[in-house]
Amino acid sequence: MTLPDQSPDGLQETFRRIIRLIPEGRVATYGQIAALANRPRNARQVGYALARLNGHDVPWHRVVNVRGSISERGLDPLESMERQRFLLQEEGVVFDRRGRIDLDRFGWRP
DNA sequence: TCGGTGACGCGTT
DNA sequence: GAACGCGCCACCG
Repeated sequence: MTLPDQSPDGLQETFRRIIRLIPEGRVATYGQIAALANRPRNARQVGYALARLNGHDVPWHRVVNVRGSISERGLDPLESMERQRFLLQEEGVVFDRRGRIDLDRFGWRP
């Protein structure tokens, strides 16, 4: 699957559009989102776009790092990590004992 | 205009 | 397999 090179609304909007395609109960990695946007080295920009969502309706909790774990962020990393984990568990995503998701089982394969 | 800054990822140790 | 180093590059002040 390959998506628009870039939306006229900007790279951040391109990332948001792709993230909205992730189905419930599945997760995608930052690098995967970047690659789908034809920007294979822009994984950090995906994180940056998520940090600046500002009320955009995007299932941000379905984006995790390449190791299948939740990345730290914000002023209160623990609180936000717990919230993301809770939202994913509600969708049926399973975390192992060390807080990691099996990407073979729950990774999005577009 | 320009440099610091990351919700990252890969290779190496 | 974890910890570490380093390259990456759009954004924003």
